[in-house]
Amino acid sequence: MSSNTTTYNRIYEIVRQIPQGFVATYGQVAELSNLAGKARVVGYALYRVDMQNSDIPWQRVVNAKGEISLSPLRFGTDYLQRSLLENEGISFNDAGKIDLRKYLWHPNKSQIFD
DNA sequence: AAAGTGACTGTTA
DNA sequence: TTAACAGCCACTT
Repeated sequence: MSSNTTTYNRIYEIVRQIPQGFVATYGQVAELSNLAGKARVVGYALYRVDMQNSDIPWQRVVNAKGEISLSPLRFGTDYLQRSLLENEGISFNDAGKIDLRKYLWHPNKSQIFD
């Protein structure tokens, strides 16, 4: 257990609150987790998630351009992410992008539970 | 213990 | 529209 476990738990609590059919950006999750400007840390936190067995809707976090962030280190979970989102009713354009104006989560900060 | 790396992002050109 | 770049920080070597 590292001293940053609570930091990651804070991130996971935010991600859990993204509603089905919507997405949030890494930067947005960072901000809501009191980690403004530290979007990369959110990437690390999600990288650590067990994609098979977790109750965290990790697929609902995309980058600021509305794209899925691809990496060979993800061993295919990046492509899995797209199909999971499509199953939630989110569509991708020809460039592989999500329309954030349509699907971005707009939480009421006073309702965020952490 | 210093240096490299990455599921990031806003600015700049 | 894109791409390079500089901050960013936890983690690994």
